[in-house]
Amino acid sequence: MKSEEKKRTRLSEGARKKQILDAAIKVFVSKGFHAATTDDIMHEAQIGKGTIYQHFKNKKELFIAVVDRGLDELQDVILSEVEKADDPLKRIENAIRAYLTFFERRSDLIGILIHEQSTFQERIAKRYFEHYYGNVDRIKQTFKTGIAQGLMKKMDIDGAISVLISLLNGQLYMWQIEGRKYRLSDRTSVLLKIFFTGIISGQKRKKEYE
Amino acid sequence: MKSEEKKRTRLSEGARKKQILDAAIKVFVSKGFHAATTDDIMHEAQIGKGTIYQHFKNKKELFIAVVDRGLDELQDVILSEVEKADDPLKRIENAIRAYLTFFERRSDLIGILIHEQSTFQERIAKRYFEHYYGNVDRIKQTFKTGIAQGLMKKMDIDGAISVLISLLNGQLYMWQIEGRKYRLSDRTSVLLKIFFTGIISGQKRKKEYE
DNA sequence: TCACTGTGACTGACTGGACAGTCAGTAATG
DNA sequence: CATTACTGACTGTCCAGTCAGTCACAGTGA
Repeated sequence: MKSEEKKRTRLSEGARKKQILDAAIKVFVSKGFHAATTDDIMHEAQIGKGTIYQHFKNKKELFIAVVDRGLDELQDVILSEVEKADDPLKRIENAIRAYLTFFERRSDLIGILIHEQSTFQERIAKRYFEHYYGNVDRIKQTFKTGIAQGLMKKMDIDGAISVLISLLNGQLYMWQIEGRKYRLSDRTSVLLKIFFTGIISGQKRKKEYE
Repeated sequence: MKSEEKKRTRLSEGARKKQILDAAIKVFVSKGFHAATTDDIMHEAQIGKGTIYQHFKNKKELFIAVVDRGLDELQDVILSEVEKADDPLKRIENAIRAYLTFFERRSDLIGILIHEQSTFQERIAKRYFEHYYGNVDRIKQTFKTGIAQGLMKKMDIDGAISVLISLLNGQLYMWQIEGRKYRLSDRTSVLLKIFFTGIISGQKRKKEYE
C-alpha cells in the first residue's frame, strides 16, 4: 500500500470535468449530498482537491452539474421515444414507458433528484422546471390533439398533466424508499390501465364522476 | 435589549417536550434539517441548549419526533374521514379528500416529510411504513370489497394502491416545488375523475387497455 | 405561615471534530 | 525554459453535544 504511483496527468477541460462528474455521482449516490465530502470525491476521481475547484465553483455547483447531466439524458430519451408514434395515446404511453425504463436503468439518479428538490428548493426549482416544461409543453400539445380527435375526454389539461407527472414521480419515489424490491417497469401496465380507463367498473357509477 | 428577564421555569415532561417540538418544527421548516442548528431551536423555544438534550438523544431524534407527530395527526384525520362512509368508492374518495385537505392546512409538514425520506432513507423507511401500512391494509380491504361488489374492475390491488399513493404524494411534491400557487384541493376533482374513470373517451380505445 | 434545604431540571460557555475552500509549491507539456 | 494544470497540507468556520454550575420548587419541621 506504499508504492503508490503519483502519475500526474493533464487532461482536456471536457475530459477532466467528466471524470469529476463521474466520481461525484458515485459519491453523492452512496453518501448523499451532505455526508459526501470533497475529499471523498477527490479520492474517487483520483485527483487533487484543488482540481475540483478549478472546474466547479463549489460543492453545490458540482452537485447541480451532476443533476443537470441526468436531466438532459432523461429528456433525450423521452423525446426520442415519444416521436416514434403519431397517435396521441401511443405518445403518452411511450413517454410513460420511457420514463420508467430510464429510471430503472439509472436508478442512481432517483435519490439525487429527490434530494436536490428537498434541499435546494428555491434555487433549483426554476432550472428544474425549465427542463421540465420543455417537455410539458409538448405533452400539453399531445393532450389537445387527443381531445380534438375525440380520443380523450374534455378535461382540465393542466390538472391532468399534473396528475400524470405526480403519478410518475410518485412511483419513482415509492420504488426508491421501498428498496426497489420489484421491477419498476412491472408497474407500467396497472399505471397505464388506471390512467387511461380508471378503476371503476360499469357505466352506472362512472357517470357520477365524469 | 438588555433588561432580559431570565425567567427559568420548570415544566412537566410532556409540556417541555411539546414546547421543544413546536419550536423545532418552525426552525426545521424555515431552514431545513441541515441548516437548522440546535442553537436556533433553543432560541426559538427560549430554553437552554442542554434542555433539548434532556428530552431528545440528538438532533436527528428530535427531527424524527417532529415527523412522527405529523404522521400521527395525518393518520387520525384520514381514519376518521374514511369511517364516515360504507360505500367503497366513497371511502376512497374521502381518503383522497382528507389527505389533500390535511396537507393544505399543514403544508409545513410537506417539506419535512419529503426531506426526511431523502435524507434518512434506510433508518426511517421502516418506521414510515409502519405508519403507512397501517392505512394501506385498510385501503386494501376497501378495494377487495369494491371488487367483490362489482363496483371496481378486477385488478392488481397492490399496484392500484401504489398508483394511488404515488399520485397523492406526487401531488404534494409538485405543489410544494411549484411554490403552492394554486389550492391543493382544487386538484381533487381532476384527480378523482382520472383515478376513477381514466382519460380515454369512448369504449373503442378503452378496450385496448382494459 | 415561613424558613430552610435537598433534588434534579435547567443553563450556556466550552470543546473537539469535521470539512469546505485556499494557495504556495510542483511538475507535465509545448 | 515558460506556462499553467494540478496538488494536498493547511486554515478558518461552524456546530453538535457536554458538563459544571445555577436555581426553582417541593417537602419538612418549627
